[in-house]
Amino acid sequence: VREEAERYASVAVPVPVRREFTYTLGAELPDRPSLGSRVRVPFGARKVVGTIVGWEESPPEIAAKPIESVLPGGPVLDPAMLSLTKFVADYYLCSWGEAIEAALPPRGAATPRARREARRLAGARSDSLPGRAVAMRRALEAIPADGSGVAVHALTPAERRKIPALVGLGLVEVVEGIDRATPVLPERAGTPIEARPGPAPSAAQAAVLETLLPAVREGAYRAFLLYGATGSGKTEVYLRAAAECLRAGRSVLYLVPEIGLTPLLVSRIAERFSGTLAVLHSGLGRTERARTWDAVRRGERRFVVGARSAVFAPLTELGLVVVDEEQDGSYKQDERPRYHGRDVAVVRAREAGAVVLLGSATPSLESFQHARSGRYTLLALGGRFEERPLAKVRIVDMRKEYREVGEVRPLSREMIRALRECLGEEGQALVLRNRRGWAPSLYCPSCGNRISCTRCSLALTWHRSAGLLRCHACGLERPHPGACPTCHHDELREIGAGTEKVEDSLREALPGARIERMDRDTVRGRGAHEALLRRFDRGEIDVLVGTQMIAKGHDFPNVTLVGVLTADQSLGLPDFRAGERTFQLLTQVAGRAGRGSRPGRVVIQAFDPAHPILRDAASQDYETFFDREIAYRRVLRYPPLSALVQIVVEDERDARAATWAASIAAALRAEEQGRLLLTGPSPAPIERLRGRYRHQILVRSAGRMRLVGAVDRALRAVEGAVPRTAIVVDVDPTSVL
DNA sequence: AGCACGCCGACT
DNA sequence: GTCGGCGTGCTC
Repeated sequence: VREEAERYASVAVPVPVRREFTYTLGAELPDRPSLGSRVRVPFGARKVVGTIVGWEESPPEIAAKPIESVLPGGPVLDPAMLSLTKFVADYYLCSWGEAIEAALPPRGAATPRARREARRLAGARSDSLPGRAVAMRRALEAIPADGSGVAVHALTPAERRKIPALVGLGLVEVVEGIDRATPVLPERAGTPIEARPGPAPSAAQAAVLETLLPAVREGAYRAFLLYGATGSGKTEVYLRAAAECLRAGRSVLYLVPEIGLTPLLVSRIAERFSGTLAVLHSGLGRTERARTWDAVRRGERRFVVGARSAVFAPLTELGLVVVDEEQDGSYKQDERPRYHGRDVAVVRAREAGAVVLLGSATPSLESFQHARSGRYTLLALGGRFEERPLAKVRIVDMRKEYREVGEVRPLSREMIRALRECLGEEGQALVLRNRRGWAPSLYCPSCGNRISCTRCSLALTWHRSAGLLRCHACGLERPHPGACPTCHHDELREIGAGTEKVEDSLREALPGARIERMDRDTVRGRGAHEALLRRFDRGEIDVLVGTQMIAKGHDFPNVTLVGVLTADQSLGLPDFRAGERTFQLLTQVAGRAGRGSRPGRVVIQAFDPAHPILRDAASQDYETFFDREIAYRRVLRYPPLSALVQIVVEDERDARAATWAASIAAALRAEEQGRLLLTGPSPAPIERLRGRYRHQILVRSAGRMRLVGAVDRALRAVEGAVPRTAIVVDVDPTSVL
C-alpha cells in the first residue's frame, strides 16, 4: 500500500525550463522507485526520460499524468549526485534536468541503430549452460544475475553476438527502453591500490606531502593550491596523494584539461594504478564511455582520470579530487550548463568531505586569491628539478625593428639570429604565433574596405594553403575575391601574419631546416596532434611553429629556444582577463625552453615591449603579476574581487535584441537594492555573430549567491516578455567577449 | 528544447 | 481553394 504522502513524484526533465514537473506513480508500477531513478514520462506531445528528484504530498494545479515506466537498473544518481546536480542547476541557472543530463554519459543518437543498442538485458539466470560454450558463458557473466539488467551497449561486440542464443535458451531477456543505467554491484575485493610505487620524492615534494598526506588520511574537506613551475614535479605529488587516498579506502577523482589528457600521462598513471583506474575522455566513443562509466558506478574502478565532465563520475566514498592545470580555460563548458569543472570539483569535494588539490604553475587569480585569504592552503613546490636556471628572456621592440628595417616582417633580425644559433647548436625551437591562417585580414588600399564575414562583425582570415577566406567565429568559408568587392580595385593587401605566413618566413630564413606547423588546420583528426608532437620529440623536426597548442603537451628536453611573435596581441582584447591570459600563455610557453641539460632562451616580439604584463612574464614572476592584476580587478570590480554574470541577448534584428536587453536590465535594476553593479546593456565586443546581433549586460556584486539569486529572479520576471532562446547567461564567465 | 497551434503566400 | 512558412506558447 502506497503512502499517501508519496503519491506524487517530482521529476526533472531535460528541457531548459527551470522547474520540475509532478507525476503520479501510477498503480501499475511494480515498486516504489527510489530517488534518482530514471523514468519515462509523457511531456507535452512527446515522451522524455527524466529523473525522480523528490516526492510531493499534494497534486499540482494541472492534473498530474502518470509515470509511464521506470527504467530498469535502479537509481542512476545517488543522493550526493542529486545534490551536486541541483547545485549546478541553481548556480549556473539551468534546469535540474539539464544539469543531470550533463552529469550522465552522453546518450546515443536517436537513430534506429542507436535505439537498438539502447536496449537492456535483464533477468540473466546463471547455471545450466553446456560446459563447452565458453563465449556464451562469458557473455552471460557480463550480465548481472540479480535481474537488475545491463545496457546492451555496455557489452563487448563478442558478448553482444551471443545475445540471440542466450535469449533462445531463455537465460536472458531483452528489455526495451532508452537507458544508461546499470546496477550498483558490491565493491570487488582485492583491487590493487598501487601496482608499482613511483620514484622517491624530492625534498620539495616531500615537504609538500608532509602537509598534504595527513589531510588526505584525515578524510575531511580541505582545499589546497599546489603552486609549482612546469617541471617541478606536481604530477608526482598528485599520484602520491592518490595512493594515500586509495590506501585509506576512498576513491580518487583526477581532472585534467581537455588537451592535457595525453597518452603519456595516462600511461604513467595506468602503470601505477592499473587495477583500479578508469579513464574518461571524449575520444572514447559512446560504447566504451558507457562501459567505463558503469564500471565506476559499480565500484570496480576507484580512480577516475578525465576532463571536465568527469567531475560527475559516479564515484562513491570520494576522498581526493585533483584538478591539474586548474587555470585552464577548457574547464569551463561553453554550452549549457555553462559550469566550471574546477569550481564544481571544489563543491563536490566539500559535499563529500574530501580533499581537493588544485595545481598550477600560473594559478588563476581566483585560486591564488583564495590561497592568500586562507580559504585554500598554499603548497609551494619550489623551483625546478635540479635547480636549473630559468630561461633567459629577451623582448624585441617591433616598432624599433620596423623603423630600422623599413618594412613589416613577421620575424625580427634578432629572432632569426637566435633561431640560427639554436639550430647551429643542434637544438630545437618552438615558435608561438597565436593566430592561424596566412593573413588575419585583407584590406583594400583603394577604398579602405576590410573583407569581413557576412554573418559576424569580424574580419575574414586568409588561409592560403586552403585557398579560402575563413571566419574564425562562425566557420564561414569563401573563395578569395581577387578584387575588392566594393570598389573592384584589383589588389587586396594582406594585414598581419598568421601561422601559415610565419611558417613560410621561417623556411625562407632557415633554408634546409625541418619546419612544421601545428594549429587546428594541420592537426584535425584524433591523434594527429600527438603524432606531430611525437615526431618533434624524436628530433625529426627542427622548428615547430604553431598556436597555443604548442605551449601545452609534454616536455621537450632538446628545445633551447622559444620564440613568441606579436606577444602583446591578446593584451589589446576588450576582456578583463586579457592580461591574465597573456601572462599564462607566455609563462607556459617560456617554460618549454631549456628543460634538458642545456640552458633555454626565449625571444618575445612585441609592439609594446614595456607592457608590465610582458615584463612579468619575461621575469616569470607570478606574484608580481598577481599583485598588479588583483589591484586592477579590485579597482574595476572584476573577479575574483566581485562575482560576475554575463548576460548576452541575441537576435537577427538588432533593435529587438536591444529592447529585450533593456527590459532585462530594468528587471535587474528592480532587483538590485543598491548591491548590484550593472554595466550595459551595450553592444557586445563581437556585435554580430552568426547573423545575430548581440547586446551584453554585465552584472557584478560582492556576494556570488546574492548575485545569482538576483539574476535568477530578474530572468523569471521577464519570462514571456523576452524569448528564452535569445538569452545566454554565463555565471563566472572566463571571458566577456 | 521540442512540438502543436495558428495565421498569411505560391501551388495541385 | 490547400500546403506550409515559422512566430508564440506550453509542457505536470
